[in-house]
Amino acid sequence: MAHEKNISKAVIKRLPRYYRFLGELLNQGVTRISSRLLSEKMGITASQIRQDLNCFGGFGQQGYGYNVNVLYEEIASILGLDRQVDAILIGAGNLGRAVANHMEFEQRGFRLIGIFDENPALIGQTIKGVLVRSTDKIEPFCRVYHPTAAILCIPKTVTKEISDRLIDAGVKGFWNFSHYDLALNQKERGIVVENVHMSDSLMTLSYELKTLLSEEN
Amino acid sequence: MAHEKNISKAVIKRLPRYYRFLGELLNQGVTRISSRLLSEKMGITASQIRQDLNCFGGFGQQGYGYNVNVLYEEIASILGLDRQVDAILIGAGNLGRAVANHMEFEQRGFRLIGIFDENPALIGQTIKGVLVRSTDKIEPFCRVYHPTAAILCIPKTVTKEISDRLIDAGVKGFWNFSHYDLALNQKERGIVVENVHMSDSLMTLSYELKTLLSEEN
DNA sequence: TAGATTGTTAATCGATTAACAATC
DNA sequence: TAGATTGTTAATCGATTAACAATC
Repeated sequence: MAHEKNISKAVIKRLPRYYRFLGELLNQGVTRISSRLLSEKMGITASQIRQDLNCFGGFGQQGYGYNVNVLYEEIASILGLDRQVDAILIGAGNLGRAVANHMEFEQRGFRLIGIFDENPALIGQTIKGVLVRSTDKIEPFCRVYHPTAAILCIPKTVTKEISDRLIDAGVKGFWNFSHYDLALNQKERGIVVENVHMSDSLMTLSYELKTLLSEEN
Repeated sequence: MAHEKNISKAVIKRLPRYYRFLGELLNQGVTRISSRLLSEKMGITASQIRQDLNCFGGFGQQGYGYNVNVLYEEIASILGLDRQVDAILIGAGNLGRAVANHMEFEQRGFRLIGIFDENPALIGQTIKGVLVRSTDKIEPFCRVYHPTAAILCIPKTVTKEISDRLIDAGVKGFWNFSHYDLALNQKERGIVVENVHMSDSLMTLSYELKTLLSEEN
């Protein structure tokens, strides 16, 4: 809403973090906050916060600061958390089950409407109130329910094949936990992908520990 | 090794990704690669690849390209994947079990030596060959085995308390999956933290889908 | 040697920080 | 009004890209 200048990629990447911190403040009953105070909490400069928040409309007030609730709602709206998009989960192994149970989809702009797996032992079970179906049933399911997004918790060997099938079935967005890098050039096909590489983060920790431990000598 | 100029933060953040792509090439039996070819595979410019790889020593050869295996080993060494650091997992719920089973710690610079949970139903069980102990046993365990890193798959309400106990017990690095932002200022205490906010990535996908779908009109 | 491809410098671009006038 | 704090411009910093000489 409001004026919406150009929101840079760097700002977009920070929005979820702002959203989390503002939510935390709301929980604590804080109704207004200055850029300086928020900067202390988040560990970024007040200058950057003002620059960032000003990208999408003048929600601050000189001499007062920002209204936490207004800002929170505005960021939710920019991120699209104020609507829900239908999503299906492919792969109900350890990781898939953890994601299904752990993630608050409804508060993140999604609704989990189907789960699919190859393992006969899982098919017919229910996870978070959602029936686990055979992967054979992906296409007929999509013809009826038209999910917009898919969460991939499957081995990298089958990611290419499954994602191609899903794209054919009309899926537009992927949250990909498999180790296969779903190609970025999907963008040209009108597909968006968020690859989650948990092991990248573990390797970064390894690097940081290495650096830390060698500094200590 | 070699000359090691200053490796910038931006480069460090890309190293795990380089490492994954080079590993993939090795699997395919590729022994040499040019910056141009790698740039096509990874979706970044050849210029950036040369700039990046040159930060840590002249591993390329004019007219030839890069030796995939040499580069792979070099990045592993920079990230510290060529040694193993002892780690414990706190929280053996859905997410903890998924992380324990799913993650190849040994190939990422870590060795999982202990798992802790509060749930009596889990204590005494074994996950990936590692015994689940009561969280009461964290301190005595640490006195004997001195783990360097801890993986936190626990509710955000207990993260502060547990992490303080672990720091007192000598833990230096955290891989934190709880929704609590382990403070960055830990760095001053000689502690490193990698926070994994899976929901941030889901919110980013929500934003990208919103943008994509609104463009289509 | 000729062709390929790096290493490296210089130019560009974008993001962060500093500063302060505007204004609540 | 005086004090606080934003909005916004200008300055700085760092990262990316382009270009080409060096060299395998």
